[in-house]
Amino acid sequence: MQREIPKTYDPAIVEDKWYKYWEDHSLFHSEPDPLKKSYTIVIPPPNVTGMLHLGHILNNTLQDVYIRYKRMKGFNACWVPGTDHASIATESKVMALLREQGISKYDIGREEFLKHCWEWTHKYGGIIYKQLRKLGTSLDWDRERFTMDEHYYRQVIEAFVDLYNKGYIYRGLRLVNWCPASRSAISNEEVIYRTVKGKLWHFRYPLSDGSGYVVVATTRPETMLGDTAVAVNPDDERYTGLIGKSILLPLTDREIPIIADQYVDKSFGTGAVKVTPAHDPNDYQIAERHGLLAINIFTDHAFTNENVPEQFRHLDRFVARKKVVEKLEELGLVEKIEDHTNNVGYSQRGDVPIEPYLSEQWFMSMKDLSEPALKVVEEGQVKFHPEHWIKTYKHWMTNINDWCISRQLWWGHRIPVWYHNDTGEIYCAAEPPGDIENWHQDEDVLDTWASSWLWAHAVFTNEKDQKYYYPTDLLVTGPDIIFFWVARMIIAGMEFQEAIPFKDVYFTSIIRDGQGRKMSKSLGNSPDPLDVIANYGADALRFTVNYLAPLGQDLLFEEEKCELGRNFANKIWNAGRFLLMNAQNVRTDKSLLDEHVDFTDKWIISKFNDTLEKLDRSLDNFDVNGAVKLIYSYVWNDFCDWYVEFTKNRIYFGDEEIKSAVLTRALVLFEEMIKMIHPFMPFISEEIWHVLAERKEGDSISVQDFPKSDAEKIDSESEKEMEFVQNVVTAIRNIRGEMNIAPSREISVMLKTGRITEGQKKYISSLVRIGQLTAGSEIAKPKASASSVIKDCEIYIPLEGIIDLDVEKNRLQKEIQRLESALSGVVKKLSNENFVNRAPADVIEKERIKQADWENQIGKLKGILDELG
RNA sequence: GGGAGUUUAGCUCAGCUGGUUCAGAGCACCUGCCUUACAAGCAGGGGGUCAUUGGUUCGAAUCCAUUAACUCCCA
Repeated sequence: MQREIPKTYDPAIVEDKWYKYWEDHSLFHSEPDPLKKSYTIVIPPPNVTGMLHLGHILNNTLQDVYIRYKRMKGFNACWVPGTDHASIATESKVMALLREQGISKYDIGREEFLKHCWEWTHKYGGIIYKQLRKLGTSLDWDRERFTMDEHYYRQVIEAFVDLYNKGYIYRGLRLVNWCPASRSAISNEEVIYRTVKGKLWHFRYPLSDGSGYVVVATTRPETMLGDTAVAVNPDDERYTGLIGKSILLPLTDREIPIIADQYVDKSFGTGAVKVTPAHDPNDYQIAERHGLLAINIFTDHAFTNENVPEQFRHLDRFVARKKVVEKLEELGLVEKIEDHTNNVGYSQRGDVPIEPYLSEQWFMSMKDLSEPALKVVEEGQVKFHPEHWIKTYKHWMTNINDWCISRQLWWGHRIPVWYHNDTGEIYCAAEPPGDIENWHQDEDVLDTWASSWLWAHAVFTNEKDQKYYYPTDLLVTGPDIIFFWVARMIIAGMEFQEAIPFKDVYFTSIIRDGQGRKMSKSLGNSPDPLDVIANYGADALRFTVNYLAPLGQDLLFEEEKCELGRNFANKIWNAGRFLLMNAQNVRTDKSLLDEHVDFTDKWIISKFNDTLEKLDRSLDNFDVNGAVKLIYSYVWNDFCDWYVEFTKNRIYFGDEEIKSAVLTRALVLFEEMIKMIHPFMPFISEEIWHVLAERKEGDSISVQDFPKSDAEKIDSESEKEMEFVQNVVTAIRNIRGEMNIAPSREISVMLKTGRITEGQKKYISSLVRIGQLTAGSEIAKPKASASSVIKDCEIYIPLEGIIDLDVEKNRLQKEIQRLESALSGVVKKLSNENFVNRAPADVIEKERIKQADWENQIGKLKGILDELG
């Protein structure tokens, strides 16, 4: 306690030290313990080679708040870290790296390529874990998991085999969403729609019989090379005569029929549409109904293939488009070109327009699998916060489509299916067939989500752990992956564990920049969290993000906003600094805790217990934002602004005995407060906790008991006493401010009241620099004085010589006006017969009291004003 | 086209099941202060028809409906 305490808090010298200490002492490691209740969270696994961004900050801070809070509440808290292999993202990065060396993955083959993937993973794999440590996350590092770990891999494969055997997984030739950039199929959920300004081309398709032509409109001219029909609506009179006739498809030598199908929208374009079954999902369905051919005109990276006429071959689809239009223009077959806006599906990963593409893929039939998962959410076994996400979940689950789970990639869980070289027979098992030489394995890997959907249980690698920790308690994630991950994890939990994977799901805010724009690399509006931590400290960042994040709404973040958290940390620091500096050479013994207690002590204890009670409730309701605001307001407004100020009187002017008692109590209250803060600001609270007293090696605030709210300590009597003091002090300060009385100038104050105690007088005097304070019910107002009237008390400040009468009159008039407008509302209410007859008695009583109080105050103020002339 | 969300002070947002001096907080702004914890601070102050219109009610920022604007998701 002898050491110098710096004037400002410097997180940089504190944070790394304590993180190392926590790790060195394994403070966050959890083992099953039948005597304790578990509280478990599994981290949403970030991309193994990814970097921490602000979304992670919010997400992981929230998880850490809960895990630390529950740990201090006596739970066996277990937070499992891990990463996923991010099949497409990783593979495309490795491919890009190899491309720089002039190598393609097809040159070196699967095994060699996977070596590069592992190398990449090992090289960049640990980064995000280091970053999470910077944030102060209390993860159980002994439980690090990776979706490509041997144990995990095995579980993914076994899940596939199991579902295959149950008939949920099947293979088929389907039109799928194809990403030409990664040359792989992707699922519906990985397609994002963008509004794109394009063109609508109107082409003339000549009739075979030479009797004229039909005009079709299209947004994708190049696909005409794969047209196998022209379709019109059967009810469209313009075309009734043409149905059954045929078209000579321009640029090709093919003749295609004109068919009628209800799907065709009469009002779109000309009402006649070209049908390209192999490259449009709707056309594919038309083709199925009419038995049309599907001609695939593209390669797997969306270049035209052998199925188009020679002159159009081997062209990128957009080059082909240009050329097709040119040729048709030459032939005079372009009727017109209009501007047109439509929604184009893009590949989320590849960031190129997806190509509907006919190919052989593996699918998971979802209808039956999803039913139990829907039920547990509807019944509230799994709760969503905010609740309204249930609707979105329900909507998706009831309209669920089969899931395309195969990817034409190498980095991932290879599909455990072998085909017989001769017979083509399919063999699906976790282990390859015995006579492996006669078989070849499916080339594809599984969608990454088809591995991470097992996350909630597969991270527990033995039965004992799984039994103890599963179902987990809380999942914290962004609403953007509600379908990708949350829904599927519930499905997997119900299917493989016959139990829900987690009890509560907290959907976080989405972080945007100050102008509400999405964070993106290209805009450069996404600050690096590590820079923010370096500038403001992890605690400040954590606190700020929680302070700014309203549940269920976007969070508008700017780095400078972290000043809020930094200033708050500094405030805490200095409150501690004040107490410790004054406690030097003072006996602070816990036995003094209940000595010399006055109403200010009772008041702060009351406030603290009230805050704790509300805090528990907020956290139980997943209102972290509310919890943070409670803490802020208690620490700053109650503890620092009032309580610490009150202690000064007794510290500076009290005898040794009083001083000891006051500081002992203040320090204990401060320590309890620090514990309350700890889940939100782990570093500074740990640092202060160690400054407060000599601790045993290995001991930590993170494993202390969280302060418990005691309803008996909530004391309305002392709160009332306090309210009076605060009102008087504020009124006097107001006069000082408005009358421009220098703070250094001592003033006399007279309080006309019958209810003041000596204690209250003492504190009022010391808080507003009063030379002489007189109080009593018989006080008479001195002539030249500034005045204020509050409930039960008139305040006079004699200001002979310096009072500016106009300023004073103005002040009083303003106050009268304010009260009168408030009063008129009450009067109106009370003079309404319906109100008096129908409103509950206690409400009426309250209004009557208000009326009396205000009338009283107004009367007094008016009297004072009159006297001033 | 279907669904969800939002609209309260200059900005970002609280305001739970209608009635507590209900119209609030932080930031920004204005005024005065380097008062022996903190200028990353202290004290005081100005500023809002609670998006629109209508309804329910003794009473509406709060409940219902309507209109408008913005955001997101799904097809």
